[in-house]
Amino acid sequence: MVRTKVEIKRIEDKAKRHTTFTKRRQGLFKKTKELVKRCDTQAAVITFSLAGNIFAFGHPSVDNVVNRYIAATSALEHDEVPVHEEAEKDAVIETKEDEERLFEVPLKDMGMDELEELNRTMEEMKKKVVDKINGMIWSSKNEDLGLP
Amino acid sequence: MVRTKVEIKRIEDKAKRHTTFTKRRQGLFKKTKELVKRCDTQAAVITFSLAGNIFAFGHPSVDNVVNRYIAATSALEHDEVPVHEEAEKDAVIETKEDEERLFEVPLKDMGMDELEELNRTMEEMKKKVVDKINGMIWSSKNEDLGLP
DNA sequence: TTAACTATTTTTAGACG
DNA sequence: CCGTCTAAAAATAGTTA
Repeated sequence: MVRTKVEIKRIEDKAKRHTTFTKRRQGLFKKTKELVKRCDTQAAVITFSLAGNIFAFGHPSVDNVVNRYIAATSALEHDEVPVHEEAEKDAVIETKEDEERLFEVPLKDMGMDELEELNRTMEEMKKKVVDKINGMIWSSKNEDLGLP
Repeated sequence: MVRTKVEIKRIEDKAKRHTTFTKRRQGLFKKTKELVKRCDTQAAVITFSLAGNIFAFGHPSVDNVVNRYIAATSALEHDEVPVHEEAEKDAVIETKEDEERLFEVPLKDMGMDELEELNRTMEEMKKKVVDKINGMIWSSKNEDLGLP
């Protein structure tokens, strides 16, 4: 039982940390589902276990939300980008309410199927490059890939 | 006060829905921060207001987590992809614990700077396509872009 | 609109099997 | 590694300012 208020800081014990990770991850997914249902919105949560494995939830899908995020942030680039920082230097990006977003790009005369094929092709290319870059970035951080 | 148990279903009243969205979004961000701190992990949450504005939080950053997600899921593609479905047909992707991930791709002889330039170029291309596709997908759902 | 307040529900740390 | 239990902490729906 939670007898005392728990301090929000790193849990040093690895087993306990993993247990808490599992419980809180489930809680986070549940909260996300509730947000989606009650507010009729889209949302995604992505996190990684200590071993580096992916846990992700999204509605309608993780990829859908991620793509929409990428599209929206890139669309904001040619205008001002309102970024509200929150405590702890972690990134909190918010666009102002009632602000118009602009989706003015070339490619206007392409059909949906053409666009999707082009997108698929570039996805493949891009993944390979991102893989490689991430491999480089993360290769120095894989001390605890081998769990007990 | 919460006098009765609330049903987790769509809130029909627009103002109430938005209020709940704001409150629950804050709660979700807080939970995510606690997960990050207590479990020493990385996580990101992305969601959208009714007006279509982005609210995202991530540690170390949203983009970092998103890129890692993209890299990991694409890396899994050439192997079996363990996808655990959860209730409600929404996507929950989990990699098995203690499973090795493979980052074997061509491009091996490219340097970091070459890769980054290539990535930048493709980012730009891809964004334009994703923009367009999303514009098409979401253009039919923008009834409530004009808020009071 | 946005911010307190607070009665209740919900989450969760730790224990146990 | 599950799941279950429980007391205390935390989140939150509805209200009021």
